[in-house]
Amino acid sequence: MVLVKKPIFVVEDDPDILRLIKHHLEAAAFPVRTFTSGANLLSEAQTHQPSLFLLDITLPGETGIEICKRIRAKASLVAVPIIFVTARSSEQDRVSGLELGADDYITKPFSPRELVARVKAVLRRFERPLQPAITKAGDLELDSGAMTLMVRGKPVATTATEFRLLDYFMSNAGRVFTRDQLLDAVWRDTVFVTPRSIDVYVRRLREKIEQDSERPRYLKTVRGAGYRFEVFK
Amino acid sequence: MVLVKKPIFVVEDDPDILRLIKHHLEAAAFPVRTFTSGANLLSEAQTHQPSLFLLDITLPGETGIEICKRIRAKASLVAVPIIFVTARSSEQDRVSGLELGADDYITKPFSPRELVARVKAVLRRFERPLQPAITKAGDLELDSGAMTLMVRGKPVATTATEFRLLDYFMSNAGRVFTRDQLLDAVWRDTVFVTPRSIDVYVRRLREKIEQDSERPRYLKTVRGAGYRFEVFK
DNA sequence: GTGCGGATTAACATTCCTTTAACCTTCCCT
DNA sequence: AGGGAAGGTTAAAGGAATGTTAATCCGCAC
Repeated sequence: MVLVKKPIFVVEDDPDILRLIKHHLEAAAFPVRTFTSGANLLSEAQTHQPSLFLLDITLPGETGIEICKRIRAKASLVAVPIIFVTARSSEQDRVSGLELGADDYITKPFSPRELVARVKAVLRRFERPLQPAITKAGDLELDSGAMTLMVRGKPVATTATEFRLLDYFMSNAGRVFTRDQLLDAVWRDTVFVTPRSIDVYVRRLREKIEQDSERPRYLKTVRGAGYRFEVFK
Repeated sequence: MVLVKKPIFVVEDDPDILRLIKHHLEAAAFPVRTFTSGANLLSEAQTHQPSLFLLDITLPGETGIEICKRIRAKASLVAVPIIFVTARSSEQDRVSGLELGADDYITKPFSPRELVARVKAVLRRFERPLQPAITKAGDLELDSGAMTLMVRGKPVATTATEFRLLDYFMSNAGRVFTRDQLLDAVWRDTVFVTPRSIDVYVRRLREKIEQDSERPRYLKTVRGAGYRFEVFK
């Protein structure tokens, strides 16, 4: 099952900033298509369904806000999230941008980390309903719409973070993840969290999903690497 | 005997702050090389490939931004991440710094915790994530995403180091490696390890992958040179 | 304010790798 | 065949990685 990731469309007139944004998004494994104006943006968007628009507000000629209006007018693009990039935290821009249906905004200057974090956050919000609501593995059943977990037919309460972590493990069953990778994928701001926090969450999850948490059958430790969620037979 | 961990290059004119940064990074087990200007930074960087640059923006003479430009102009250093250290609230610095391709910035005054956290976060982003790939050779099957080994259809448990070593051998089948080459390639930013440790690992791998570990068909000894992984027919 | 639940960290316990060293075997050279 | 060098084997110590528990911090509801 090969999944071609839908690209992020970036519109920005400054070639240096454009290159910078492209570089950091690609480093975070997002495909990127760049534009210096809104000229042939819409027609491109028909062929390569974008996952997200990143629009500079202050463009020469057609502004980002005007582009946004055109995007929202297209039925096929109405559901695609939009993030505005604004020169400074001018309250005016922010208001008009958000009123127009932008989903987030980033003020320049921004760190690459912030850029990627916001992009991930917006995509996460929008991709939820597209994913199958129920993930099953062995005798576990995860309903990401209802945020409920069933273990051997019985409902088990989880906290939000426990749920996101288990969801990530189950959606990527069989793969080993390092603690740092898990922090990047599941936590919001990874910077100030010790990787060892993962251990504590793994322990709590084991107590909830394993029959014998001393001998886990789902959540395996891979010493020297991290953890792996495994479906046994 | 083995490669040393790549150092962090720190450029900062204030000797007190420089000492402070050095101290905290070293406490977090990072090797550090300090500079009070960009003078012989580049030539040093040729000899001791740095893992990361930490540049003060406001330096007397050549500024951090100018140093950054010179670093980015060097082909061998273009992929090395850069973190800027800026005085508080100097918005202008942040703009030009990030446009130039810095990967993060820290504003003074910063906590040691924040310093180390950001350094780790940037390094983590630049580490090559382990790509899920399956390597087959003879009746061996190595899944680097799941970190699992199958020998003649049966799963065989390995430690992390055993796995990395076998992975390296299988990815470079047919080539002879000296013990020192293997230590450089497979061992992590290690201290000083006797090449004879390799012998022990080769023995353990033979017990796991060979049908008759006395008469290895995969992991051949090349007397006077080292070892070679060979695929027999 | 007070109490509650979740997130995070710190401290301590435990497991099991890693590395070394000692000794044994094989190979090669003269 | 003898001797030295290189590789094989084994077990033990020491340490690094993980497990576990509890305390603390923080935001939120009452």
